[in-house]
Parts: sequence; C-alpha cells; structure tokens
Amino acid sequence: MDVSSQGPSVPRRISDSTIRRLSQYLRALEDLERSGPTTVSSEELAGGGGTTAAQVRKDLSQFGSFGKRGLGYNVAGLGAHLRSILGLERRWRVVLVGAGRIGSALFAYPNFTRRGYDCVAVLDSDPAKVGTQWGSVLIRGAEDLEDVVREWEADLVILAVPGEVAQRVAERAVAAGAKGILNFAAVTLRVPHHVPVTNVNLVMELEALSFAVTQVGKGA
Amino acid sequence: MDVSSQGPSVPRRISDSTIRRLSQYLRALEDLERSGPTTVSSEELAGGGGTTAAQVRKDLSQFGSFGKRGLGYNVAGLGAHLRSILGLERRWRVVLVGAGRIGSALFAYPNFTRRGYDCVAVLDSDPAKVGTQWGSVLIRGAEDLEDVVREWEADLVILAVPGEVAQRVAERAVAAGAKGILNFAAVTLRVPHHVPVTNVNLVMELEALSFAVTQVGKGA
DNA sequence: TCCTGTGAAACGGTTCACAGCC
DNA sequence: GGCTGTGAACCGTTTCACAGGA
Repeated sequence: MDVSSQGPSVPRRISDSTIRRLSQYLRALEDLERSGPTTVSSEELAGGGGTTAAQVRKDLSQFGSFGKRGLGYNVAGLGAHLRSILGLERRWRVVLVGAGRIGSALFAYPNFTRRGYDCVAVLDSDPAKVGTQWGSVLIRGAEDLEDVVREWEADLVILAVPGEVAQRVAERAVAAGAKGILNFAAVTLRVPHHVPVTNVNLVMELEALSFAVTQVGKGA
Repeated sequence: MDVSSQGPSVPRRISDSTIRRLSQYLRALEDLERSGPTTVSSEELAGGGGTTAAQVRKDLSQFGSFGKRGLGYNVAGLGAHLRSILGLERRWRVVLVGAGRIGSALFAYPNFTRRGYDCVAVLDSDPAKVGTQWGSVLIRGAEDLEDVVREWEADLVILAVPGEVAQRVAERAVAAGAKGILNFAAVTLRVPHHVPVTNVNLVMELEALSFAVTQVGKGA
C-alpha cells in the first residue's frame, strides 16, 4: 500500500471526478489536434469544458509535469499522456450482455470502437435473438457467458439486462475473469473490491433533472 | 435568495449526490412496498444501495423528520415524501430530439413512462425518418423544435444528437421554453443558469472504468 | 432498549496565491 | 511577462458520536 517507492507513477488515490475531467480534457485536445495549435494553456483547456484553469493544473499535476512554464502544454504530448493514464493505448475486449435496445445502441455507437473498445461478443437470453447476427458478431445464449469471457479473455462486461438478473450475471462474469463492469441496471452490484463497477442509471439522471427543475421553479 | 422565511421546505442548497441517493432510497422503498414490511430502518435502507445508515439519516434530515425514533421510517410515507421531493408527483412532458439508436432505446425504456415521463414528441433531421411513426408518436423534422416545445408546453428536452449540433439545439430548446435538458452528446452545453442540464456521457463512463481497471492492475 | 436527528470532527476536493521556470 | 506546478486556505460532504423521543 505504501507508494513512496514508486517513481513518476500514481502517487495517491485519484478521485472519480478527476478522471471524468481528464476524459474531457482529452476530448478537447483531440479537437485541437485536428484544428491547428500545437500548444494550449490550462486556461484554454478549462474553457472548453466547465472547469477552471487551476483545476486543470491540479488534475494534471497529480500524474506528472506535462507542461512548460510560460508556454503551456504540448497538445499532442499531453494527449498521449492522457490516453496512457486513462488506459486507452490498448484495445479493450468487451462482452455485451443483453441485446435489447440499450445493448444495440451501445453496439452501434461509433465512439465505442473509435475509442478502443471492441465488442467481441453479444449475449442474450431470448431464444429468438440467439443465433442471429449483429454485423459480424453472432448473438449467443446467456448460458455461454463463462465460455465467452474465457474464450476471448474479455476485459470488460457491459450489463444491459433487467435489474432482477444483473447481480447474478455480474457474479458469473467476475468468476469467469471479467476485470470491470459497466452496469446499466438500476441496482447496486455487489462484487469483489478488485472489480471496478461503473453505473449508468438513466432513471436516476432523469430524477436528478426533475428535482433540479422543481428547485428552480421554487427558488426564483 | 434568503430562505429563512420558508417553512418546512428546502433550507439550503442540496448536493447532487444527495439527490442521486434519494432516488436510490426510493427504489429500495418501492421494492419494500411490494414485498411486505411497513417500516424500515436507516440501516436497512443503506444496505440496499452502497451507503451508510448515517448518510441516509443525514440525507433525509435535510428535508424534514420523516422517521420515528426507536422505530424507523414508514415505508409508504417516506416513499411519498421522496416522490414529492424529487418532483415525481406530476408527470413530465418530454421532447426527444434525435431518433437514432440512443433515442429509440430511451423511447422504449419502460421505466421512463412508469416513472412519470411522457415522451410527447420525437424529432429528427433525417428526412427518411420524418413522417414515420414510433408507436403513437409521429416523428417530426428538427426544424419543428420550437413549435413542438410550445405546442406541448414541454418541460424537458432530451438531446440524443451528435455533438456538433447539440449546443445549437439546446439554445433553441431553451428559447422555446424548455425547463431542463438531459444531454447525451459529449459536449459541455452552455445554457442560462436557470436551465438545469444533466449529462450522460457513455465514453466518459467507459474511460473511467478502463482507468479503474488499469489502476487495479498496477496496484495489486 | 432501539433507532432517529443532529451538532461536531474528520476528510477530501476545489480554489487561491505565489514561487519557479520558460 | 506568461503560464505552470504546488503548498496552504477554504469549503462542502461524510462520518462520528450522542442526545432525545418512541
């Protein structure tokens, strides 16, 4: 647990919000890579998304010193660093469980492949879907989960299944070797601590929004 | 801005994370409503999702005293309070902009309607889609946005459109009277302060996950 | 006794302000 | 002069611990 012996790599626990911002900075940098300038200031990077220059510098300084004082950050260089930090230098093998509408939306999402995620398999429990093709991927039965994860040495599993079965599927995926889970079901998954879970809950977002709108209605 | 004259209603600014947890408590309560007990302790409410009993009590106490000491919270009563707080006692009229895959997934999402959100209109800029029907809803052209929002007195607008046009569409929606925006585009929208925006960014979530997995790989 | 409601302490993340390098 | 990197101050959130009512 002691990190004092580590070199330039991660010195302490990085917060979730920091990571989300890094992802945002990377998007901004990729726009810049296309459109010209070779150098960018923390001020400019912050301007794109909704943060401050100080926040940008703090975030980046947790991982190293990527900028030059008086000059700014090298666009391409910083981009490469961020991709490395976020683990985007490699491709990730992803298994999609649930070939419903959310599943199909994700499967066809262009940024998905572009950003390094390869959907190597799709599973569903509906016999009518099993055996059909999505592009070059054959939809297999939910009972094949363990086989598929091992076969492909899948890294990530996306759960686009009903809440009732999500916990069970997650356990099976982890047992078969999945290293991370993106969960669209509206339940809190219980998995071992070494398996990160990211939750996307549409209803929760919508409710946060209607609360906020209600507040505005009262306050003003 | 001073709230000292208000009665039992919101005393101070409520954090986003609090709201997300309330939404979670509500889900747990709705399960309980079905399956039996009429009373629940903060301990039990916390157990379902991933928080602590103290957190549950702190969250709830910001809105009032809903429990009975020594006994716990009344399941139905607390559920009603939470629905009221989250603004779920009414139905929300929602306009969906973008009839692509994400749009169609949302449109068909059963919890959507069940939780009080009515998709009153769907818009798309693709002439091939305009004029077709989704269930009982006719898809209209993107140029009708202002008309549609006014016609229906829409509350919320869901942006399931490419990032390049999201800002423009958001501005038009706000100008036409939209009160809140759920944004699926990977851009930070600039809208007036009185219009809450909730962002859902799949790539960001995926990148947060691959970062976390990468960390586990290093750390352990 | 049991469990809520809540001040107070602890924690962590953000903002400030400036030293240091280009 | 300009802009980064970073300790220190600040502030909001979470956790603790206990007083108080059922």
